[in-house]
Amino acid sequence: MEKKITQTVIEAVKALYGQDVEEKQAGLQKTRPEFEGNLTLVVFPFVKIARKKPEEVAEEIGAYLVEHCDAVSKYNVVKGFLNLSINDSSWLSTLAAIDADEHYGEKQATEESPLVMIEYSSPNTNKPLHLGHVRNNLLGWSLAQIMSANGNKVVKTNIVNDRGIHICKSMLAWLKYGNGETPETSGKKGDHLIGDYYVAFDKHYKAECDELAKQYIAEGMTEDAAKEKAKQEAPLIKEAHEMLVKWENNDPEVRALWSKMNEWVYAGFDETYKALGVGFDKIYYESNTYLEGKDKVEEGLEKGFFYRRDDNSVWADLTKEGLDEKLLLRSDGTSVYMTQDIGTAKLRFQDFPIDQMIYVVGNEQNYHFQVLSILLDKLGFKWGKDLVHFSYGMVELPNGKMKSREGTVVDADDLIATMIADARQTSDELGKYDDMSEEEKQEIARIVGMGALKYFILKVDARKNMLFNPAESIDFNGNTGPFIQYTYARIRSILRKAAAEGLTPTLPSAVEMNEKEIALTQKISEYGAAVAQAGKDYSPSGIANYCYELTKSFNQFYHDYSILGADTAEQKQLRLVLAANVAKTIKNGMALLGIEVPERM
RNA sequence: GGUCUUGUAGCUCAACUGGAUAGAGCAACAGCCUUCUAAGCUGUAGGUUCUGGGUUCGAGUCCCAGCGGGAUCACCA
Repeated sequence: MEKKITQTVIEAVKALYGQDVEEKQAGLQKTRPEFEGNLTLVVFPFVKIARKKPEEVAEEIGAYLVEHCDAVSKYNVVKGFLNLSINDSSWLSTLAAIDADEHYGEKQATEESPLVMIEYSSPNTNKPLHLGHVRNNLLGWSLAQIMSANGNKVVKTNIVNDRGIHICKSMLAWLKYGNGETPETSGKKGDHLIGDYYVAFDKHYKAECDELAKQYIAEGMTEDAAKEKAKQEAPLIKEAHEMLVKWENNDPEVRALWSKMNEWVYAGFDETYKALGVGFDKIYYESNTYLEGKDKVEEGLEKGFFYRRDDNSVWADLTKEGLDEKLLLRSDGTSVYMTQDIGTAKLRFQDFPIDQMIYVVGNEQNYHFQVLSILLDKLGFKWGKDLVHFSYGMVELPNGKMKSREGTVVDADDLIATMIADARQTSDELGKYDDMSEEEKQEIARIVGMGALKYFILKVDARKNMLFNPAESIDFNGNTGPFIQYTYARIRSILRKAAAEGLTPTLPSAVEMNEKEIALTQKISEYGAAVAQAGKDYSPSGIANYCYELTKSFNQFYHDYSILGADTAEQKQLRLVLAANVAKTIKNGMALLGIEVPERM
């Protein structure tokens, strides 16, 4: 409908002033509630063409639209704003179109659709997931749903950082202080168990450093130099490095231990992923990929993109692009982070015909991805130039950043458990579902608790740092996930009652609509635009805000008008259809955020 | 210091990409459960959108300068 009006506007300008205008300039926006009308055209872009006052232009276009466009019943002009009123039958057919489509406003992928790969999560295997990872995982999953709803084929991927010095630290500590403890014998989740040994390593290592530093100072070194040397010379860190060398040389014992401990961690991660409701189509492990990429670098070297220094290290000179020089291979020939990312890119492209690549990685790596994009482009990856670094801000605590060393991390599993327990407590206090079984109650608490957590994180613009206050925790009132879920549950309840009366929501062929009914129809119809915009901006927060607005509109409607107690049968049917489609849209929108909705709560 | 990013109510966040009088939720105060679920609804109060210029019919949004947060500039990942 909106498109048709826009077309007619373009026609009108052509007919009245003899000029072609672009669709963008003839775009409509929603009329502000304080003015009469549903859609508004801003006519300022046309006044130059018309050589007339804005009011006159608006009048002329308005008159043209009423005459040539069935949907427009009347208009009014305020300064340069042309407010259009849409007639009931057009709204009714809009609603009919929405009602007919289970996934109104979303696009299905076809054979020809571009393939988008989204990398997210990418954990290290030496410690459990924390709140920062939660933000990453929720954003990544939601982004995948949004890209998919915009008609893309989506492959969700995860690159697990399963090798390196940090793993060796945990392994070493486990050997030294562990007494053969396993997840089974300790009752700990595997990732937490390994994380504890990582912390244990750090504790002992620090103690060694302090002792050594004292010794060096006694021998006459300055404090800074002593500390620096102690860090290098501590027996524990040396042992860890030896272990890493053994790992790289495929030492069977080290490899066996490594596999065993990683398995524990993966089992732990899987639980957390499951609780978060996220998953992957393809998981890559750095232990398999970290040697890849070297030949790509060699290839670039041959083609003259890169150069070799006297010490045998390989570099890319990006000063022409306004960046620095970047190391790609160390002088001993081993690869660095950048080389590995080139390698994974190569493997991924072998596995999938990628058209677009999205990396969900924190904003501290902005520079890295700027460089990666240029390098991949030079090396001939067609999607390299336009790769998207979906960069998100840090989660901060009231007294600063999360620091694992200072013990100020918010653990993901703890947080999830707390949210669910809080949801449970709230609903027990409200006493709404005393008739339910324990399992049902717990399931609702899970949906609501997770909904609160997810919405809280996803409603914020991803680029921005966000604040999380553990003491105040997460609200269940106001602009929250539970508020939206609650509205959904109430609508479902109404629809159940209607069904019990033998009513199936069916749209009447003609009915008079009041202002609020029109507003609600309009709000629902905006879902498609919200999805499209979110796809363009890579913006889960856009969907979250839309869901909130829709919910708020419905709640006001719910408060002002009775649905089951409507005056006429037609009106009742209209409102039931409206309610059903609000519920549907909430459900679909929340699904794009990875948030479930309960039938009751 | 260079580059990137951010600055909106006491607090946490919006504002459909340049449109009309900048909106919500917390917190505060005043109301609404005999009526489809009160995790709700209504009202009051709260703003020089960091500062100063510029671009134009119009700027929280774009450009320039400054000030304040954050990130990054490793033969770490």
